[in-house]
Amino acid sequence: MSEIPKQELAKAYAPQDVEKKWYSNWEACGLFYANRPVDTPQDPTGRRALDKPPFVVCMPPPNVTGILHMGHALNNAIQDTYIRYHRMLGHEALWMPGTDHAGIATQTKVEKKLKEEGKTRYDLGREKFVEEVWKWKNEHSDFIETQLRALGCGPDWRRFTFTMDEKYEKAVVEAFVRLHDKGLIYRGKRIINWSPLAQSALSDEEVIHKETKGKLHYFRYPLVGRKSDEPEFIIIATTRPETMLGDVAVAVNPQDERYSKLVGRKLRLPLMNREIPLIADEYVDKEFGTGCVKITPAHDPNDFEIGLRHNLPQINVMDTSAHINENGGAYQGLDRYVARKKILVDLEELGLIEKIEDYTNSVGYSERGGEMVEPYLSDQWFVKMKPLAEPALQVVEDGLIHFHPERWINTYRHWMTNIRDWCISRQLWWGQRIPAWYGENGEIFVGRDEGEARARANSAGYDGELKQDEDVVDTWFSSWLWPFATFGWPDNTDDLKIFYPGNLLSTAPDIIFFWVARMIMGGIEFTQGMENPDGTLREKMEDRIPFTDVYFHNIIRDQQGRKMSKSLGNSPDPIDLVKKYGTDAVRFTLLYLAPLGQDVRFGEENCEQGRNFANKIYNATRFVLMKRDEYQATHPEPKFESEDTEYKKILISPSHLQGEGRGEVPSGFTMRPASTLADKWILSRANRTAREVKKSFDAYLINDVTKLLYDFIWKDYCDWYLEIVKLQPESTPLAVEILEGILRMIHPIMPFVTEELWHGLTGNPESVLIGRDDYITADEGKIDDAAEEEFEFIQKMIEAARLLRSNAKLNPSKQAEFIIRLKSNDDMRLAESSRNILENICKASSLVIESESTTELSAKDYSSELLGGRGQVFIKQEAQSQEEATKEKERLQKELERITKQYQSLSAKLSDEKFTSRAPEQIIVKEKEKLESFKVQMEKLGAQIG
RNA sequence: GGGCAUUUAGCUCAGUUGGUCUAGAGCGAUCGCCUCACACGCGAUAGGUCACAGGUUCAAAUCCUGUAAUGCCCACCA
Repeated sequence: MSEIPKQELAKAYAPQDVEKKWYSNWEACGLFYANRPVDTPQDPTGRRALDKPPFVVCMPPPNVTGILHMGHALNNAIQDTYIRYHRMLGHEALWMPGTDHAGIATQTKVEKKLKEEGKTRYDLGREKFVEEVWKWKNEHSDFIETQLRALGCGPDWRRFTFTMDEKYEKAVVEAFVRLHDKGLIYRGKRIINWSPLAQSALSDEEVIHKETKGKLHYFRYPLVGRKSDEPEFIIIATTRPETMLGDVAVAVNPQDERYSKLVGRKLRLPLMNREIPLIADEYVDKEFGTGCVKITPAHDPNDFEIGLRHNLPQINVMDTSAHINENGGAYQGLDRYVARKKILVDLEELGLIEKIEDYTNSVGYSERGGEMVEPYLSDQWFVKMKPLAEPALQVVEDGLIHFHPERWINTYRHWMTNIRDWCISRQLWWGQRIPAWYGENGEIFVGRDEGEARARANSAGYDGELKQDEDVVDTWFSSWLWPFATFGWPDNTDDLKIFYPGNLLSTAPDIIFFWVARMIMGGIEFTQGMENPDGTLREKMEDRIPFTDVYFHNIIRDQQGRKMSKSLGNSPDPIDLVKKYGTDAVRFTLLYLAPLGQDVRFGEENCEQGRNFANKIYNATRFVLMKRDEYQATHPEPKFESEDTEYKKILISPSHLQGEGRGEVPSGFTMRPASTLADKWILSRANRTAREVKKSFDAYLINDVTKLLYDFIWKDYCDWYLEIVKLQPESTPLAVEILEGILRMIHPIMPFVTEELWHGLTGNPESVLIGRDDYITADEGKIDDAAEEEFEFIQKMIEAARLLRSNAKLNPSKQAEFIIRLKSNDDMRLAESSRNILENICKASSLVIESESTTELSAKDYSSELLGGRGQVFIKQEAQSQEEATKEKERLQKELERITKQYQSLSAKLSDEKFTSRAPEQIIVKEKEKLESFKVQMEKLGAQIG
């Protein structure tokens, strides 16, 4: 595009075509590519890549077969904004994209599909099944990418990584072997969380505890060899009756006198007719239930511990699908809940049920499948977490990694100091297979491949058959390698040298344990000894951490405050919103609504604000282009007072960036010398905004950024400055320049509309991109408090005049006579200097600016509005009806009451000796001024009311 | 049971280290305008004892304590 044909510009911004055009252009220009300096010594704008520090964001890889929801839209908008922002700051910005194979989630989906065909994964066998999953994955994986593009996201697509890629799998195996060789991975028989649905172990983090209504059952276990003075039964309480089949003891507290004499005796386990001992263990709470606990080591983690202490057998009574197994006697083959019912019936018949009470307790459910998790005894692989957690906590405590908001450090610290070993084996087929091989007698050999395992076996003196572990690793065991495995770890690649450690990780706080904490541990552990860019080896923590800043964004809820979820169907598809409102609108809205770490209630209509804002910017540009044409028509060879060559380039020579070294281009709002007060004011506001925006960006307060820009662009620039430009054509060049800066400032947030308009404004060819331009840096010298204050007083006069017009029910086009009376000569001079603006914006047929000391104006002829204590604006009234006059009087009366009240409380404060003696001087002076101003206002109002 | 948050206009939320806070914005409501960039707009108006109770201070929406409500996270009480 050479130039937007202004006349044909539609009245409203239509995003669709613009988005399509620019996204493909960005890709064609390689905008998203992050390169090593050696590969491209210069970037397309001529900047020396060698000088550019990297800025790296690793995208939390979405589930490969998933669909992006609003949370993803927000998260990716945040990341894309920061990537674009840093690219404009002159960084080599690298956004690492990819998807996660999501073991359980994906496998479950494919199994569900098979089920519809009446098949199970076992019908296919492992190899065929995994093939099916790959097929499914390939059919669905484009979807995420399409969605990200629709959101305007620009990661470096060349680097797209899938966690099951070959190179990535190599990293997973390497990590496993290294940790194992270091003694940090072990295999053990433990009680783990078993998901009967997935037929797999789960980590503690994958279990969600929910308060669940259930029953507490009291059973009678007969005492064997009972003497006459002894009770017939010991009564135990349980919430899970079916586990009694695996009971191996009953425990009481050693201090409990009720039972102390009986400890060591035998009880008869009903239904199973097994004798089990009564033991004493500190764990038992005397107060709870009957003070007697049945012990089932194979089905409860506490019982497991007790079992170890007392050397009890472990009887597993369930199979992997939570059906009773051969150890369950007559109940074999029954589902756990069916067995529960039957056991209750049978015990009832035997008269062994004491009572059943309603009971609510915390029960674990599978995060994915939603079914009740079964504590289950099995052989699994674990990672020893304590040694990994300690340094990972330290780097956060030491401030090498910053959390935003900071308070998440509490949660992090709590988890890291109470960390438990991580169960990483999953009985799934979809995932990276555990690199362990078993000998015929259960010997274990871990190796990077079968060859290495064989070699290790041989050197251990074993040369029999080797069989690889059937299990795969937890998906998160691959995810925690993401920040470096994507760069080719364990190899010492150039990418890894240059782009690690990264900078920003943005995520919802719900995966702080799953992912964030483990990435920090993984980074510290696995990049030790890798090469730094300067060839030294990574030993210092700051060279090993995966990122420096973690941004915990808010969770998006629906308008009832519920978490958005697929099952509730309350999450709008971000793509639908994009289609309806435009990408920029959705991005802006999400960021505008996203207070750091605070949940946000989101309704689709919120996007209207973003759409309207995009439209506002679009129309402001349309207007400025029009004004520029007008200006150029009357100034064919504009001569500017200073050496503002840059401005000329914008105005006259459209492609001002072509062939220029970037260093010469000033990036603040500095080029135009301001002539009028309004010019000084807008320059000051623009630079102040630029300063605050940068501050907020860098502090990861992104919704502050959006608010600053929204207010500045809409209120200051459009509502005020452009209105003034209509009256001061000589300000047109500055208006153009400010607008150009505005587009650059908001570009990271609203990339499409700004790119389109920037090209219209500058006439740059399509290959010259705003996203490669410099970000606006504030020129502090242009921040002018005095000018801002003066202009604000002009605004106040205008607002007062508007109010008077509105009260007088004047048609906006109708002119009126105004008198402005001011107390100080300075203010009079100020008003006089802005006479043109005042007259025109107020639509004054005449405007008198005079001193207050002039004779009173009759309230009959004029109504007025106060300017604080600095003066008064009068409007000449048409003949007022009685009704109007009364209304006006009421309004003034109300105002008088309000000010009187404030006057009274303030004067009480000022006459209070405690205040005057202790408050700092400047506050007292200020308050006295305020009081004086109230007094003046009261007098004026009194006079007006009559 | 422990921890972390939240409670400000009808709704959704801002309000940095206590004093320009005489508490703001967007939406909604009301009134007036198709003013030659924008009706996805312009101008104006109404609406708040800043959850409650104490305390610190010359001064509290802001700091402290307690209470209540709501949300989230963690925790093996059968």
